[in-house]
Amino acid sequence: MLTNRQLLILQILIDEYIRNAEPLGSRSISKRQDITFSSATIRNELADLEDMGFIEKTHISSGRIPSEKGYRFYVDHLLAPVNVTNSDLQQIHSLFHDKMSELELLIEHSAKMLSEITKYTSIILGPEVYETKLKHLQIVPISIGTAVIILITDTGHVEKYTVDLPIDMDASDLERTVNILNDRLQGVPFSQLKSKLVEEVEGLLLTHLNNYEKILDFLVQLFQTEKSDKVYYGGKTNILNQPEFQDVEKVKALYNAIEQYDLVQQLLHQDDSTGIKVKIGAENLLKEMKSCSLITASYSIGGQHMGTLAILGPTRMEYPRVIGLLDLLSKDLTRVLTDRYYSK
Amino acid sequence: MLTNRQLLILQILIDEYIRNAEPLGSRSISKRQDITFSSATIRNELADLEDMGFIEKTHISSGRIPSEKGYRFYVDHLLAPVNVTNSDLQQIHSLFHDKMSELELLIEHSAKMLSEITKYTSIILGPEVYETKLKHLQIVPISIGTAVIILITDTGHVEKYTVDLPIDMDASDLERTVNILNDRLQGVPFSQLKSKLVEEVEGLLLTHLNNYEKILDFLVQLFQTEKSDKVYYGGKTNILNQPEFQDVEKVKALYNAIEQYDLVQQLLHQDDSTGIKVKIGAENLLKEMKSCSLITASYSIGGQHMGTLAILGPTRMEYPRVIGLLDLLSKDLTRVLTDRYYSK
DNA sequence: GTTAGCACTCGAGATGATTGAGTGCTAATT
DNA sequence: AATTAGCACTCAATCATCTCGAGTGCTAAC
Repeated sequence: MLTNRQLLILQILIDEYIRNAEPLGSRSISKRQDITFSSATIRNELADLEDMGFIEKTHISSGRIPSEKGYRFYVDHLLAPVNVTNSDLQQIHSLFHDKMSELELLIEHSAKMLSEITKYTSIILGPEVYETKLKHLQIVPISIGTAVIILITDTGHVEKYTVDLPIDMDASDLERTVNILNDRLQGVPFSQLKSKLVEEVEGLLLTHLNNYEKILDFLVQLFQTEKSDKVYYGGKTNILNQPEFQDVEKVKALYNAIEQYDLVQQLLHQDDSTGIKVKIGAENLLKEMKSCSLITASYSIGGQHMGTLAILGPTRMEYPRVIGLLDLLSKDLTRVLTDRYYSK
Repeated sequence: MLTNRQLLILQILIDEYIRNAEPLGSRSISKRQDITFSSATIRNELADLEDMGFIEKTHISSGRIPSEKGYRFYVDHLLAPVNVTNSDLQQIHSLFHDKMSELELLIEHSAKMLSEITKYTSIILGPEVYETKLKHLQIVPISIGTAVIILITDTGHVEKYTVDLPIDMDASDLERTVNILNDRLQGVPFSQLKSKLVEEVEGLLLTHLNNYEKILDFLVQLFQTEKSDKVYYGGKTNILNQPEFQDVEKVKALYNAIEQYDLVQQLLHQDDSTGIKVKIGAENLLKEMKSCSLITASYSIGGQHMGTLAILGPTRMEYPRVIGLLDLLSKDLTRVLTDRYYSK
C-alpha cells in the first residue's frame, strides 16, 4: 500500500503533469509550499512509485510522468470531485432554455457545447430508436415499383427507407396494409415490431390481402434491419491543440479510427450501465487510442437507456472537471427528455 | 507570349512538381530525354518564366516551383485531357451496378469512392430539395401541442420538422388541413410551395377551418424556412498525406474551415453553371484554402441543377486526372438520376 | 542564340560544445 | 531509522560551426 506521502506526491505529480504536459522532477515538486521535505526524499519516493508502476521516465535522467496505471489509480482513488463552475453551468443550462423542438438538434448542440467548454472532442451516440415506440407508419409510392416507408416514433424521430415494392401490389393493397399496420402497431416499441407483426398482424393481412405472403416477407425484412444510432461529434479539431498530437501520423490514425461509426458505436456501447465510465489509454481496445482517454456517461428517457455522451482527450486529461461536466449534463439531459417524452 | 520551348519547360516543371512536390532545377530538367538543350539555356528560360510570374523560387538559390499564375496557365492552356483509367472506370460504374435505392446513400458512396480513387478529399453538395416536387405531406402529433411534419419529395427525399401546433387546433382540423394540402400541393416544386399556398389554398382553408389564420401563418412560416443542402465528405484525412500539410496548424485551420457547412455551401455554390470549374489557391476566397485547389462539377436531374461534386487538394494537384474523373462521374450521376427520377 | 564555366548562395545535415534539469547513490545528520 | 546534503553522472535541447550539394546568375566563348 502507498503511504500518505506517496499519495500526496503522486497526486501532485499527476495534477501538475495534466496542467503542463511536462515531466516533473524532484526539485520542482519540493519547491511547492505544501511540501515540507527535501528533494532527495522525494527522489526516493519517486523511485519507489516508479518501481510500483505508477509513474515512468521518458529517458534515463528525465523527470517522471504518470503511467496508465498511475492515471487509473488517480481516477479510482485520488479524484476529488470538483464542482462545475458557474460559467459552465450557465452554458449547459442555456442548452435547455431556448427549448429546441428537434431532439436531434438538441443532441447536436450538446456535442458542440461539450467540446467548447472542455476543449476536447465530444462524441454523442444519438437517441436509440430501439426502445422508442411507433407513432405512425406511412408508405408513399414515389415511382413505379418504389416507395418511401416512413416510421415516426413517439420521440418525434423519423426513420426512412426507400424500398422496392412487390410488383403486384396495387394502391388499394397499399392503403389497406398501411391502415392495418397503423391500427395494430401504434405504441409498439421498435424492438418488438417484428414479433408483433408475426403474432397479431399476419392473420389480418391474410384476410384482407391477396398476395399477403410477399408483403409480409417484405415487412419482416424491413422491421428486422438493424437501426444503427447516429453519431454526433463536436470539436474534432480540438485534438490538434494537444501537444501529444503534433505528429500528423498520430492524428491521421486517430481520425481514421473515430470516423468509423461502427467502431465508435461499439466502443461507446461497451457497457451502457449508468454512471460515469473512464477508459484510459490501452483500456480502449483501439490501438489508435492508446494515448487517449475516453470518459462516457449515458442518458435515458424514463429509465430506458437512450444514448451515450463521451469526451475523448489525451490520457493527460482533466479528469475531475470532465467527469463533473458529463455527470451534470447526462442527468440534465435525462431529466429534460423524460419530461418531454415520457409524459404518460 | 510564350515560345514553344518555354511552354515545354513550364509543362515539364509543373508535371514534375505535381509528381514529387520538390523544387525543380535546370540540371534535372536538362537530363530528361525530351530536352535537347543545355541546363544553361534552361536557366535563362526559367529566369524569363519567373519574370513573367509563372514560377517562383523558395529561396534565392533553390529550384523553381509553379506559382498560382503558373497553375492557372497550366489548367487553361497546357492541360492534355487524360482518359480515365480502366480501374477507375470500374470503380465508378460499380457505384451504379448494385442499384442503391436511397439517393442519399448513392451520394454518400460517391463521395467515399471519389476520395479513395483520387486520394484527395471529396465534398458533395447533396441533392437540392429546392426544385424537387412535393409528393406527400403528413402531420403526426406526437404529444400535446407538438407534432412532426413530414414532406416527401418525388426523389424520395424526406424533410422533417418538429413543430409546436397552435394550441386550439384539434384532430379533425389537422386531418382536414392535411387533406387539403395534399390535394392541392402535390406535384408542386418546393420553391413554389409558399406562393401556391397563399394563392390557392388560403381560400379553401378559410371555408373549412375555424381558426384558419393561425394555421396559415404557421404553414407560411414552415414553407419559407430555407432548406439547406446536406454536405457529404469523403477522405477528410487524405489531406494529412500531403507534404504541404505536415504542419498541424495548417491542418487545423483548414479543417475548421471545411466543417462550417454554410461556408462550404457558399464556396461550392458560387456558380452552378455546368462544366468543370477549377479554383486555384487564393481564388478560393477562404484564406485557409490558399494552398489548396478546388475542382467542382455539378450534377442535375432532367436539366435541373441538383448539386455539386468537388475535390479539394493541394494546389499541387493532379488536375488532368481529377478533371477527367469529375467530368465522368457528374455526367454518369446526372444520367442515372434523370433515368430514375425524371420518368414522366 | 546557345553553351561552358565559374563564383556565389543557401538549405540540409553532421559534429561538437555547453547548459540545465534531472537522476541514483552514499555518507552525514536528525 | 528516516531524512537530507552532496556529488558524479546522464541526457535532451540548443547553438555555433562546418561541409556538401543542388541550385542560381553572369560572362565570355562558341
